[in-house]
Amino acid sequence: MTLQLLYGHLLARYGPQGWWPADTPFEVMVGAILTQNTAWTNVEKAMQRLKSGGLLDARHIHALPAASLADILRPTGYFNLKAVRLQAYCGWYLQAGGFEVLKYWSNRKLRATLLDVPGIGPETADDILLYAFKRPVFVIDAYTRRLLARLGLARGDEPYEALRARFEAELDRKAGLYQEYHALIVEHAKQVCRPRPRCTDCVVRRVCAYR
DNA sequence: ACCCAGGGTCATA
DNA sequence: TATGACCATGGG
Repeated sequence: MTLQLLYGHLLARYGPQGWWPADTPFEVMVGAILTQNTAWTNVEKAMQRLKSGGLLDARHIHALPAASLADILRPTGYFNLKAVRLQAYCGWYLQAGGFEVLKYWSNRKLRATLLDVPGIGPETADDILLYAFKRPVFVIDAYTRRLLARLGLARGDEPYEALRARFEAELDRKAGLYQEYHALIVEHAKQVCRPRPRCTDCVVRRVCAYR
């Protein structure tokens, strides 16, 4: 089993995922922060609150009183923390000049400055790089670690950068591929927990038996 | 009642 | 470098 074969099996089983579920790059960024250790259904609630208030843009979010923003973000959990993080992110985003300026930055510069924003760690930074800026950067999350470990492709406790480097070395450097692959891993983790038809292919069955 | 969810930070050793 | 505590709501 290689990373490329694993991708083929997941794609055959679940089909294209079309991630990230968002209308604009900025919405991807907001979602990436709000979904930290949080179920996506809860993120959708908060996102709808921001949209219905006409607040889903960097200026509004940045200018809002922190307590008001926290109240809007309540359904996502960690709402006080995420209010601070989201405002810090918007501060950086606005100061940099917004998406129309940032989209010309190099992968290296974008990633380094994203990681300097408080509350943005490696996974959130890579979510933003891959899904908002469409850069060929692979996102490593807990599901990826577990799946690789169960399939015997890795220990699972390797440093973030080690696993990211491995995906990026073994796969074609294509953002579209990375977008689908990460989405498929997440979808697989969700599906594998509940009853569903068995795979007929033995290798696929192996994939399906583990999360 | 318990567990986990599309993490990150900080203190401690 | 490597654990543990902390942040907190909602669904199973």
